[in-house]
Amino acid sequence: MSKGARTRASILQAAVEMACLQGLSGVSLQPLADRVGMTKSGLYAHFRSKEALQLATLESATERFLEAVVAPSKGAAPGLPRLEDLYQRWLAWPGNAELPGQCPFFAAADEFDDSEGPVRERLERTFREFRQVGEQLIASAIRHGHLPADTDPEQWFHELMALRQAHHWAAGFMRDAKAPERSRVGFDRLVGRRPT
Amino acid sequence: MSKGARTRASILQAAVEMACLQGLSGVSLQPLADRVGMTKSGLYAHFRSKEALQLATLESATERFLEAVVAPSKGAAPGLPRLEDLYQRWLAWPGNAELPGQCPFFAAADEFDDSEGPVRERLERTFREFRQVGEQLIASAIRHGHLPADTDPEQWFHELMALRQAHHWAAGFMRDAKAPERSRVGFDRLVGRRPT
DNA sequence: CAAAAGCCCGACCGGTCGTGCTAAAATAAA
DNA sequence: TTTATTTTAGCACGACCGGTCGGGCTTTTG
Repeated sequence: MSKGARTRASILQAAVEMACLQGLSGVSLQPLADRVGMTKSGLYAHFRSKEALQLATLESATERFLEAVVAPSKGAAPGLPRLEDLYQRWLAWPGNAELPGQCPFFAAADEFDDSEGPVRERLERTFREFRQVGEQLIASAIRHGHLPADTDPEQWFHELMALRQAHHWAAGFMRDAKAPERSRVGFDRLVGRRPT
Repeated sequence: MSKGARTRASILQAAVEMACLQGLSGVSLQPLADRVGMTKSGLYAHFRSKEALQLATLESATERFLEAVVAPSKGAAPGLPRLEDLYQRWLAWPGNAELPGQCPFFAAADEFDDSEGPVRERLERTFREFRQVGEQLIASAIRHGHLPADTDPEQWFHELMALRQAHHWAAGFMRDAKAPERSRVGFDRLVGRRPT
């Protein structure tokens, strides 16, 4: 790994951390440069524009998400167990990828919902690809008989997304200590388990 | 209504609109002044700081929310009908208050989840007060026998909030035309209605 | 109808933003 | 070791940010 590639990686590491803490728009050049110990112009040797940096940051965050959430869940048993495993890892993200703060994708979605351009498109693609992963797991759980046969995967995933977003809000903004409990009970309701 | 009060009202009108479109932090002084046809310093005759403006904007948005969502729902029959009425108006907000864009509270929650200070506290209070309203309606629906007796109002409201947030994301960022349908079906599942 | 009060403007401050340039230093290739 | 290339520092730009001040202007009041 050459010097340049190492520097680039350390820049992206810091950028993703900042995106988790302050949102994607909060990754401004001066603080980022300070954090990795260089100057703003040094960053421009690696990213020719702010937009290119944002795209690379999203890309890097997506890779880490796949590593920390999607990939490990393949170790669980097919069907509902794998789905629940994914959900648990998703809830614990980005903490379980050794990243601080909250999920950067949700924060970015709010910042870019009006704007147009490549960054928005990249982010939307990330969401759509993950939705596809989720819906396939749901379909698999149906085939295994773990969920009712008339379950609508799209609707089901929408409600799973709803629970994850409520967790983001409850744990992030409201600082509600009961957020994990709420998320767990919500999942149980979704799969039809009676409340305990 | 004096001149000053009219100007102040028109400023807040524009500020709330901008907050719906670009978030509370997106309400910067120059564009806001342009929008109401004044200069930045003119704004300072009414609000002595950016923070005071943000607080007043939040206050104004809260008033409009109470007028457009909470108050009219009291016309519906007590219990579940009233709860469902509130939910429907909540989904349609801020459109049914003649405001553009998306719910300003959700957007602001993402912007202020790290920060401290009066703005964050005011926003958190708004959420908590509305949660209380919601939980009381849920408790009323339980008493009317519209919901199971062992229903947990706090958990139930959390899941209602989850659906509303997913609607925010699906309709706002993902631009999914099926968002209203998803929200409706989600509510039906929450109240225990079989999918149609 | 005049005086007091409130309102609003234009100019301006220090600071930070993203974006460039040039030149020197560090690295890789010959 | 010399050459070629990449990587970084230093610096400056224009635009925008929130905020300030003094003086005109208009509305309200007595």
